[in-house]
Amino acid sequence: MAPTNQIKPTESEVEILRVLWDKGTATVREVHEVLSLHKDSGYTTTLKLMQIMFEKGLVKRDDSSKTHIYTPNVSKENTQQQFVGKMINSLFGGSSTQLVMQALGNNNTTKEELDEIQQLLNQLKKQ
Amino acid sequence: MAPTNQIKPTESEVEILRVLWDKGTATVREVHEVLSLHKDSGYTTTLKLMQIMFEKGLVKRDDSSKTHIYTPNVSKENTQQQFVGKMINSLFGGSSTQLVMQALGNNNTTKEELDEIQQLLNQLKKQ
DNA sequence: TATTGCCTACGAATAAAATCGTAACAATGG
DNA sequence: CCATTGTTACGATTTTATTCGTAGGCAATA
Repeated sequence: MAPTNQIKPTESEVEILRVLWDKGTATVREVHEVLSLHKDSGYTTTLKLMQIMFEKGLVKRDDSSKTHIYTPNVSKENTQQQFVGKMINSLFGGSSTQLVMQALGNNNTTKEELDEIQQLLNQLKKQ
Repeated sequence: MAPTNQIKPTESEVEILRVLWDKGTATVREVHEVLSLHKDSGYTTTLKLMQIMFEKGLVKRDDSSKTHIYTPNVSKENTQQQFVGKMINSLFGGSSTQLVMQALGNNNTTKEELDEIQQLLNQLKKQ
């Protein structure tokens, strides 16, 4: 099991990571454009956040040209796992099942999705 | 669906709520005892937090005797839903299925739990 | 060349959360 | 009656996260 104790991104940092995961690569301006759609903080705020994220090692960047190009340095999957794990411990008494029940229970899940989960379930049962 | 826009507790507040959910009712000291096992902040910190939670409406309290008695004023289920929903939006592109897959995928789930999930799944499929 | 626009860097202000120290008060026991 | 103990109240400090203003640089262009 990987003991890689990743640093936990803050909420704002997750928003930025989402854009980077989606695009693969982006400049501060590109990230900011996307965030602007739902949020109204200034450009330098996004810049500063991304600089901090660079220092923390959450993102990499290519600064060979004047406009730096950022890429994620933590995977979406690991980050998801990190947050899900934390939540399972803090709110579901360590039981992932409880979380799953809660997530499925209250929600409108399509037949296709249910099938997908069924498949995974079958797989897990085999082992 | 209830549009009751509950206030979102902070991390520390969740820790306190967990104790209250568990015990049903507790004094500041009791809560603090429990928290002390894993955390080392002072008694007045817990007290202050619980006072703030009271102001926010997260807990109720009976102050008829000198030692006040606190009870949760938000349900565990609602709070779980609140956090899960938030996480689904911020990290799973709005897809609860993705969250479920992630939670199940990486974890050691017992046969019993898998069966439990299977049951819920069957139920959902019927509808 | 001077101006304009876009970029980074970075300190500083602001906001939000958590922590603590101290005061005040009541109950208890010597 | 006084000292001790356990409690709340509450302001102040510290820590963490977010936001922004301003300076400096470089490149395109009028």
